[in-house]
Amino acid sequence: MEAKITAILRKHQLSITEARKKILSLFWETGNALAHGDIEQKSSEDFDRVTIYRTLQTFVEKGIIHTIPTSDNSVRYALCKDECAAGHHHDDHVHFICDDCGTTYCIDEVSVPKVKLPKGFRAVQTDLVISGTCNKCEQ
Amino acid sequence: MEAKITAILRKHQLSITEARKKILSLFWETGNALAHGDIEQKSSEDFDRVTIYRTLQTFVEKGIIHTIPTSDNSVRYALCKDECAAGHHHDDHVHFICDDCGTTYCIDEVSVPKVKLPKGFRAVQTDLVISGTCNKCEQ
DNA sequence: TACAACAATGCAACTTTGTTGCAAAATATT
DNA sequence: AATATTTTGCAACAAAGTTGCATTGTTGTA
Ligand SMILES: [Mn+2]
Ligand SMILES: [Mn+2]
Ligand SMILES: [Zn+2]
Ligand SMILES: [Zn+2]
Repeated sequence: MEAKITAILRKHQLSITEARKKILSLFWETGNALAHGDIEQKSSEDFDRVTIYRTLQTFVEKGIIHTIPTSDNSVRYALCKDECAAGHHHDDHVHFICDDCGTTYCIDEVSVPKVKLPKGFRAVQTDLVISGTCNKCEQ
Repeated sequence: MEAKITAILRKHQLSITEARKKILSLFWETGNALAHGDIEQKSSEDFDRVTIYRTLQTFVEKGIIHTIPTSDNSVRYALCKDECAAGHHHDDHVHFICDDCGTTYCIDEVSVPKVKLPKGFRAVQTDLVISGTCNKCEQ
């Protein structure tokens, strides 16, 4: 586990620090996406708020995590696939946000469909975000 | 114009006030989506910030405007189609955010494709947000 | 039109969220 | 181990969002 974490950091040419290891391991443990606030709750005793902001920003830039847009002013972050690198993300999967429990899932098995845009519009990134009830909250 | 605005408010059983008329007309004039900040800039001399927050919230609840998720912690709002009502939105079109000029478009002519989710996941709302270069910024 | 009932607004005070500069500490490099 | 580089914490700040309440504006009715 620890080895895996440090390997990822090293691969992206980041120095290995306590904050980065802890935040990265949080993503591995939960499996799902995390908002800044989630991370702050789970590590506020260990790190300053500012460090979390900077770490998330660094991880996004390096292609370790990707962002998930939301309609409630709280961007979520989730681990990228191996192929992602600095400046080149390849996370073309659907995201699901549960209205009940708030959990945000990367639905890796469903990829975002290509859509044809009107003349003159050039797409760089496409996000498909679905909200509703997740498989745990559906009884 | 003024007549159209008041008609919309009346239709949704909202009392007709200066703030609501002004904010609603801003959406009609620009045609594109607006963030809270945009509205504040264009009307801060007329209204208090709090009024803008409350007005946008009311408009969303009544089905006059809909939200557009973003990855930069600034939700955008745009006019709904006529069929939208309180609690029931029918805005199944694609949204486009220009990385150059920041303009957010409702691409009405392109509708969001249906996607099949894993067992147990029930979709209530689907948002397809594309970012890139818009037809005005593409030279 | 005038009045009463109701709803919306402004203001103040506050909380939460995000940003920046800089010195201290940690990490990497030699 | 010594030095160079990077990261972190802290403080101070700015921006964004929330809440309660008195005042003002709107609506329906007499
Ligand atoms: Mn994802
Ligand atoms: Mn729209
Ligand atoms: Zn759930
Ligand atoms: Zn543009």
